[in-house]
Amino acid sequence: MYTVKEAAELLNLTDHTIRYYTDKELIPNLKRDQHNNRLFDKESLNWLLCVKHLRQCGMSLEDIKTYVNLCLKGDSTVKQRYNIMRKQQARALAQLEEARQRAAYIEEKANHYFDFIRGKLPDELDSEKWDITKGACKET
Amino acid sequence: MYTVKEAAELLNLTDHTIRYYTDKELIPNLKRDQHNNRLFDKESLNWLLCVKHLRQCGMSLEDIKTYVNLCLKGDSTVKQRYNIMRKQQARALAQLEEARQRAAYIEEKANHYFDFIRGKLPDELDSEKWDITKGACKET
DNA sequence: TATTGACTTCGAGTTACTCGAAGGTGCTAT
DNA sequence: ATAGCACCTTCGAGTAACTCGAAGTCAATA
Repeated sequence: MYTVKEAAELLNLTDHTIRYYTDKELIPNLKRDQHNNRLFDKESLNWLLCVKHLRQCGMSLEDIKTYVNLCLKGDSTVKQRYNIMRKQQARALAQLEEARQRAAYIEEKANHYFDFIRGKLPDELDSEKWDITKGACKET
Repeated sequence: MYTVKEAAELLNLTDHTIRYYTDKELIPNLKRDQHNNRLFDKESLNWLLCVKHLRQCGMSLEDIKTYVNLCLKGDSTVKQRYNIMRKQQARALAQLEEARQRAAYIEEKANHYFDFIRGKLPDELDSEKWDITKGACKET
């Protein structure tokens, strides 16, 4: 059993965010202790993880709630849930690709700055992709 | 030279968002035609791409503006820019890893639903990671 | 006993969009 | 030429998802 704070650390969310999620009833069967403090068991943590992943796919909390409710309705909704997940999978894969490009872009920039600091002149560097910062470095 | 809409398509942003960015002066040297319509040349597109990537790293627009201003200040700020980029690179790499995990998580869920629909019984499935939806499938 | 610290609820504030109204401009079709 | 259409513009209001802080409860420790 975990407190809000522990759950937050475990899942790398803020405690505010977790409370926000529970208040929106995104975590079914949330337990409380005798002082009304939220308690997260393994199942609750799994729900949190699920919400986190779906949220990061870009799903709205409203749509996530719909999904959670489908889950609670039982086996009759598996097909709907399947469709939702396949859609989110597509988004997740697109995001993965974007994340790759982003990391590559930023690495290149950082490396460029590094080279520049090490004394390479701008014209020794591959110019094409750099014309942003040509403008930038030269105070256009 | 591209219009707002074309730039939006090219970069997969909404035109609203692009106007928002330009209004916040995140795109230096933005050109206008004789009717005051925004025009994006290659450099503007590069700035947009840069803003987009940094934004997706989780940088606030305010911090991005600071970075852009550093760029405009010229070579004396390269070290600061380098530090910023290395920080963002770390975030980008963390995000990449998260994106991987997310994609894997969601794929597994989708596949599980698929198996279920194809007639596999719940108890034939690997149980451990699935206890969320055990609760879910069984209308707990 | 007093302080510390983690929890609670609640409500206001913030960021980054997101949307739509109201209006201008230019192109084409009747 | 004039009507319609598809763009663009600015501006201001609305929204989602946090994000923060105040005020209060409770239990354990010094």
